[in-house]
Amino acid sequence: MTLDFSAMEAKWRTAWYKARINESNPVPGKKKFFMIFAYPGVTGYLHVGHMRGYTITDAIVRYKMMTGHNVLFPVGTHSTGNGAISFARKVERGDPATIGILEANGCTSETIESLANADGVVRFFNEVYVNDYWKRFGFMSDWRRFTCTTYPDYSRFIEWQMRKLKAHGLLIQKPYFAPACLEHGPVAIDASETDIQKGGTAEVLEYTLLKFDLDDGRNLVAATLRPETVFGLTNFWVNPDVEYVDAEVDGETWVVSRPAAEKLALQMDSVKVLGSTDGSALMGKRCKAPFTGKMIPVFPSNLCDPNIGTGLVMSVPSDAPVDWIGLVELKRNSDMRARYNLTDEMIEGAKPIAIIDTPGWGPMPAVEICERMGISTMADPKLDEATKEVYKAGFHRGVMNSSCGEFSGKPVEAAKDAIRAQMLSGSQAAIMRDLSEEVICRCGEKVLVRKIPDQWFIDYANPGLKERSKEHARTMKILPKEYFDNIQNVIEWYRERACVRLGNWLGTRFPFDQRWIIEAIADSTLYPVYYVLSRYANEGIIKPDGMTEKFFDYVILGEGDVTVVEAESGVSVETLGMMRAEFEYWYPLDINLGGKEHMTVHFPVFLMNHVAILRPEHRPNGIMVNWYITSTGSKISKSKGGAQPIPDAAEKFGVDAMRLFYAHISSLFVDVAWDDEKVESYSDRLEKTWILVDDLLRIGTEESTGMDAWLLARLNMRLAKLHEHMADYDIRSYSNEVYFEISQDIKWYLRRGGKSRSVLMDALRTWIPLMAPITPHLSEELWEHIGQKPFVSLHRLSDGSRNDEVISEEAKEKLIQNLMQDVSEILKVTSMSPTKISIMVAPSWKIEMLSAALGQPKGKVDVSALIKAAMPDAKTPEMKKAIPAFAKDVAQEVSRAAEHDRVMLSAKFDELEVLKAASGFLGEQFGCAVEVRSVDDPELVDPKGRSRFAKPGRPAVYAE
RNA sequence: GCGAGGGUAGCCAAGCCCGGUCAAAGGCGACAGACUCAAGAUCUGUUCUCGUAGGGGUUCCCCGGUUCAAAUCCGGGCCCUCGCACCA
Repeated sequence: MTLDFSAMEAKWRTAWYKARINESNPVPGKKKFFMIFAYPGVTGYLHVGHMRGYTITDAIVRYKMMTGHNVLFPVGTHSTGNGAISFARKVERGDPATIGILEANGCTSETIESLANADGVVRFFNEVYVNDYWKRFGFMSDWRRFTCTTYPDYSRFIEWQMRKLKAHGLLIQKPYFAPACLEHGPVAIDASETDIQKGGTAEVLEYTLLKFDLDDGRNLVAATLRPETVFGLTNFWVNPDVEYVDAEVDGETWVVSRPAAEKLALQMDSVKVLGSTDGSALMGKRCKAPFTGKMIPVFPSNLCDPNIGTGLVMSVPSDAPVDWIGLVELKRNSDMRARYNLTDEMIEGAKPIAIIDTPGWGPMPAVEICERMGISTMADPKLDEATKEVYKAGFHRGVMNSSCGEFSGKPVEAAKDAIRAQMLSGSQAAIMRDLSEEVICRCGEKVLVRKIPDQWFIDYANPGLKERSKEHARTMKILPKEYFDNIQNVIEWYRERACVRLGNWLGTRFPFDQRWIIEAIADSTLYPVYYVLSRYANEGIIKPDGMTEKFFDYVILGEGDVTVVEAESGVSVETLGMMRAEFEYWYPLDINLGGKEHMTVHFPVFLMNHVAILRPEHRPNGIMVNWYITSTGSKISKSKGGAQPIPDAAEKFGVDAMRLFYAHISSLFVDVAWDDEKVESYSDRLEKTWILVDDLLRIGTEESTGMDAWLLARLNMRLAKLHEHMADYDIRSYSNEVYFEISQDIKWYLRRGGKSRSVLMDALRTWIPLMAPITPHLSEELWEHIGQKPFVSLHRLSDGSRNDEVISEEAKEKLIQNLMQDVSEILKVTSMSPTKISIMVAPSWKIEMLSAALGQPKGKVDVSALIKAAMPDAKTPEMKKAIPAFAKDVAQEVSRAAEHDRVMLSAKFDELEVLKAASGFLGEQFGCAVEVRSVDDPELVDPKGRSRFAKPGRPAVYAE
């Protein structure tokens, strides 16, 4: 039989939403549970990997719903930034990859046309996410509350948030250096290259500019990342073929390349180009080094790139392979020397000077590595590698040597900062920021680092805010626990964060300066609050215009005069009171679940914004992080459009199979590869489950057996365990019990001869609802199939227990299972086909001794007391010998036993009776006669003396 | 570089926080058997290694340490992921 999962899913999701069991309204006095997943950015189709976190959220929410909670699980999307804009642009210019993805997802040409503008993209994908993904997966989400960060009402909320941050003194302004396109303002540089055409791996480097005095009053300005090597200077490099400019900077005249002057103009207040200087005209001149005052000559080098740094370079041949080889080449090149009147003496004077002691290296690492790698020309491609190696070793492990004055003996890393600071304060140096590689904006213009003098920041460096946030984090349920620990550090390291930007972005205008748009993190961290209110805006009960500062103050903070708010907002006092009560009812948020990429940005800011703005009792209760579903090692990339469209996967595998895959494939806290076969096997598992349930409906009779109590006890135990797992939101262990362990229990029950219809029905009524959090559609279908009324989703799960009776029932079957294992082992090893198996239950004195040992204090078993107690009953010399040996044995076993073992060992039941009752079953299993007797039984036949092995819980066996 | 996480049997993956229930859950795969005309599905068993009696040996990346006892704790090493802030 093949189940039509697709039809089953459609049937139930339609029924749920029609009955509106997904909608959440406050029920005063009823426990609430409020959970969200971090909403996705609207940047295109999502892929099957994204559904992992969403599904886990739904499973937890459904579980909570079935354990007596009123749940709130709202969803939304994040459209701020330029994801939608760049998507629209790609559509507009007919980018084949983008169009291909859209077509593969079944878009018509009209639809594609509508995606050529950002609003269309947002509208379209909002529909896709809600309908094709979340509803398709049967989420118990209250769709009335859907919101999107570019909705006008949402914007009002964000404006309010910024006002509150300002009121708390957490908005500050200071200069900022951002990569920017001259045309489009600041751009994001990241590997996915959403803002840019080229250069996604570029970094902003901070060069130190060192000023070298020429005798005519001008400064040659070299850019370096290693200012501490100033002690090893031997000469200066200038490209003789480049035209440099004289630029006026703060009353000084700097010689730099033309591109450098342009860059500086973006970063410093007054940079004016006065004239130009030919590189060749500088050859052979001498200049005075900063800090050391040493006079050094200018030599020619074609390696000075006018586009890197200032286009001028200081030469430290001891530690820079390029500088060393430059000198070597210059020495060889007599033409060049003649052209610029450079004497041999001058070149000789530029001998490398040792300045850094690096373990494992000689005094001149640059010279050393060039020899070792056989580098002798500038054209050698190995030069790059040599530079990296020397720099890495010198910078991280080196120590400034005795020729470095007051810095002698300092580690290079520390010396660098100290020297730089001194030179900056003595205005012998300046700072210039530049990108490590060329970055080109989407528009084709070059991206440069630009000073923004009045950038707004949220002051996450604020010590009080940090302290309160860290303190609160310690009280939260944060999973995995590694992150619970680490979030402390993340908050500690947090600096101020730029919160608005200029340029063409989607987002909310900054209320204090309309030129700015609030950036994408700042508007997506306090938003769980807004889900409480979004419904009122969506239903038109309040208009965006009515959502004033006072409105939010009243509803969220409980501040202000409600009649004033009524007048401002156009909402009646009564409705305002409802909103306020609703906020108080749902808040705080119980769990925010998001992918691991949020650990260093979203979650800490989410927490800090709550702490900064809301009252202490409304701070969030929990954070959960999920790792990724990957595709054969690499992330299933969103930008590649997803390996397979989610609706296609849902059709192919079934939603429930996918849900079970996400839940069971591994811990939430590791990456897992998407694997079609695995998903299919979960689909098989669901079919098997269906078949088993269906069979159970047929096979029951009125007859009850000794197994009935066992199955019910077992289920009770499982229930108790399941709830324990869910206390830690351990969905994986939960699904393992439900889909694998419980079905094993039921099969064992049947195998052992259990057949009671009423017990089986009881079992099904317990089991099927347990599936509802993970595979809700199948669960509903089965529930209906066994004749129950919908919805199982609203059924209350029972609690389960592990009382003595449960334990003793479990122990009885464990005895039989262990015995079967022993017998199998014996038969396997001896490869015999027995005609009869004798089971010999431990003699009563052993049983008494065990219970005496268990009665003694834990970890302190008194062996001699055990022996003394047993000796009076010893009738034979064999027994006299056996008593001390067994006593030692028991003492050891009992004192080593973990809690679980002790409980099982202590279980009270009559082994002989249990085994006698099972002898028929055992005989069937092994295909021979099975005789069960106590060792105490005078009629016991024991030709090989096996009975001495009998222990409580482990009878002796003799096969013949 | 800074920070975080990880390396477990053929594969995936639990266990590690809180040492003894661990030759190590569960799944997948493989093998054998049952059912069946047969295949598939299903069920049962086996799946480090040796063993004609329920036992022994060697394992949880490597080296060392703590302990009566280590996959689990501590130190060192090798290798792999991931995050690093205006992409959310």
